[in-house]
Amino acid sequence: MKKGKDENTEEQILEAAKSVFQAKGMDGARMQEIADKAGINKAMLHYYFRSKQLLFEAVFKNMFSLLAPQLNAILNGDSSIEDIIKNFTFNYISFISEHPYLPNFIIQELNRNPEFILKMKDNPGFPNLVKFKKQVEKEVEKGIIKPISAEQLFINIFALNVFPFVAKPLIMAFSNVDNTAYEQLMEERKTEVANFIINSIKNT
Amino acid sequence: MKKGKDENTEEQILEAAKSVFQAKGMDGARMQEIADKAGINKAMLHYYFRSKQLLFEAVFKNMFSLLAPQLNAILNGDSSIEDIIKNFTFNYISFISEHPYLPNFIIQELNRNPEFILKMKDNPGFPNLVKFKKQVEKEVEKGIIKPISAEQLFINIFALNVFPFVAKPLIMAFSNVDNTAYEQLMEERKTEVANFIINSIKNT
DNA sequence: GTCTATAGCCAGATAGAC
DNA sequence: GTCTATCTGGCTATAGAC
Repeated sequence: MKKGKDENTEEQILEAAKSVFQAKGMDGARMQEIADKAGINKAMLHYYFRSKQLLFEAVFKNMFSLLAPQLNAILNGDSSIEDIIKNFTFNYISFISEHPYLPNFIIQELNRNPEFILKMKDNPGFPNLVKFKKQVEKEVEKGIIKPISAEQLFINIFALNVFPFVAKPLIMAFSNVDNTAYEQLMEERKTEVANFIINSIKNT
Repeated sequence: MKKGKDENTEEQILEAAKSVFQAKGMDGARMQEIADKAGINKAMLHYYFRSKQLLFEAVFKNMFSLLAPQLNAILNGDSSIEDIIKNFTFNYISFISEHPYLPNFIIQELNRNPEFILKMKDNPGFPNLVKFKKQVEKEVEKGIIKPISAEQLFINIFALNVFPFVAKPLIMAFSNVDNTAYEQLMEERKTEVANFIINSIKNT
C-alpha cells in the first residue's frame, strides 16, 4: 500500500507540473502552484524531485517522449512518400488537438536552452532522417516526385503541421477569426495540408 | 545637451532590454542584466520606464512594429499571388536572418498572454487579410491558381517561412546538421519555399 | 539625470515534528 | 511519506544624496 501511494503521488506531481510548466514555462512556473494543483505541499515536490530544475527536466523528457513517436511515424514508415504525408498530417493534427501546448512548450524551452536537446539525442527512439531520406531519393529517381531534398521536404511537412498551433494567437489575430473558426480551419487542415504538399511534389 | 542625453539613454535601455527579453523572455529576464548591458544601473531603468512590465511592453511594441510591415507586404501588395509569394519569401528570410529571435519572442509572449494582441490590433498598420483574400479569390475564379481558401494559403505561406526559425534547435537535431549546414538550408529556402508553394497552387 | 543603499517581498529549498 | 514553519537568497522597486 505504501508503494501504491508513492507512485500515485509522483504521478500526481508530474501531471500537475506538466500543466503548469506548459502554461507558464520554466521561469514563470511556481512550485506553490504545482503543489496546489497536485493537492500536496511544496515540501513534497522537493522530497520527490529534489529541485525545480530536476522536476522540470522530468516533465520535459516526458513531453518529448510523447512527441518523438509521432515524428518517427513520418520518418520510418515503409509506405510511399504520398501515404506517409497523408497519414502523418491526419494523425498529427488530431494528436496536437489533444495536446495543444506541447509543441510550443518543447520549442520554447529548447530556444531558452538549446543544449538540452543533447540529453535527448542519446535516446534510441530519437527521430532521424536516414530512412526518410532514402525513400525520398528513391522516388525522385523513379520520377514519382519532383526533385527535392529530403531535408527541405521534412522541414515543409513539419512546418505546415506544427506552426499553426504554435502561432495560434497570431493567426487568429491576422485572419480575424474567433476560436470556433480557428478550430474549423485546423479541422480542414487534416486533409488540406497533405493535398497541398502532394500537389507540389508529385509528378503528373 | 540635456535632451540629447535623455534620448540616448532611453535608446540604450531599449536596445539592451530588447536583447535580454528576446533571449530570456519576460519571466527569465533580469533588470540587473538589462542595466549592465545598457551601461547604467537598475535605478535608471525605473526612472525611465517605471516598471519591468512597462519596459517589457515598450520592447514588445517595438518588436511587433518591426514585424508588421513585413506581413503587410504580403497582404496588401498589388501584384499577382505568384509575385507576392516570391517577394515575400525572399525578403522575409533575409529579414529574419538579421533578427533571428524576433518571431520566437513574439510567439512565445503571445502564448503566455494572448490578450496582449488586443493592444496591437488598434494600430492602423495591423495586418489583415482583406485585400489578400480578394486577390486570391480573383485568381481562383480566373483559373490562374487552384481553389484554396485565402486563410489556408496565408497560414501555409506564414508557416513555411517562419517555422524553420522558430524551431531551429529541433530541426538541427532531427536533420542532424550543424550551424553552417542549417544556414545553408535557410539560404536555399529563399527560392525553394516560393517554388514549393507555387508548384502546389498554380494551374498549368 | 545619475548614482548608492536599502526596503520589502516572494520563491526555492530545508529542518524537524509526526 | 507528509506536514508546518522557517531560512536564505535574489529580485523589483524606491528613497535620498549628489
